[in-house]
Amino acid sequence: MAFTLATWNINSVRLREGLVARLMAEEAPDILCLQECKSPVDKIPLEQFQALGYRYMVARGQKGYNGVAILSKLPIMDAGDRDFASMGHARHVAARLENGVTIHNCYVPAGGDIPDRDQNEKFGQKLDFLTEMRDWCRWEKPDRAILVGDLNIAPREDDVWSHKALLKIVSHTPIEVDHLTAVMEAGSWVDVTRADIPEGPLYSWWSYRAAEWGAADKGRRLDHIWATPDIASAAHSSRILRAARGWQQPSDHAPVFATFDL
DNA sequence: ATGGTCGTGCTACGA
Repeated sequence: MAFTLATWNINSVRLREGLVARLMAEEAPDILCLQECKSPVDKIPLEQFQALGYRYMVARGQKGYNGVAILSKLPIMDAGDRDFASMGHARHVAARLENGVTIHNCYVPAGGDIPDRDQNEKFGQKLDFLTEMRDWCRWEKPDRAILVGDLNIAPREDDVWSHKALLKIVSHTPIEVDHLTAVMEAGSWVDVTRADIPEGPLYSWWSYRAAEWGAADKGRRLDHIWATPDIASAAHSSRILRAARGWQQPSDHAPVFATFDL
């Protein structure tokens, strides 16, 4: 059984219903994981997605903020959620495929502007969220699992447009990278995108504030696809649909894809 | 060049 999976921070699924439908029609991933839906679950426009073949949805939502959804052409079962850092935010949901593979869809807090937990409570919450993800991986010992989402950290030097310029910018500070690495090690997660495409820039996010996002290309790789070692070698054909960042009224994130032959 | 742009839902806040 082979399936293609995509992850995309959509920044309002209701405003960008048409862009989700375009991705479904043109790229047709079997499973599409969305973050920042910014919608209660019952107001996600599911009927249009179902008309495009996405019959199954597992989601968590809240009004105005956060929200994660897994839309699928293949049957999926709800496999629960976690409230890392106990903020009451809809930032994680899991679904299980009929072959036993579990998909975790995550939206890690952005963390505010100042990379210091004493001056910025949001930065502390981001680190705490990652620490609780790490502890959960330690106890859960995931297998046959995929973890995707907007992890809001660009871990490697070549995951940002300038390592030096961003060392003190939230999303690329060493303490964040250390916390993300601890999650990876606790779950033995493999960075599928980097296993597939080892070198060079693979940005998935460009700020709305920067003019000429494409020409300047001051991007970051914030969106990730990980898998446990037992299934990671089945992954291939990783790519980022950069063109979606240039669609009309776009999200500031581009979708990331991988295909698994299982 | 320490600005800049979005979305939500009410004029502030989070990203």
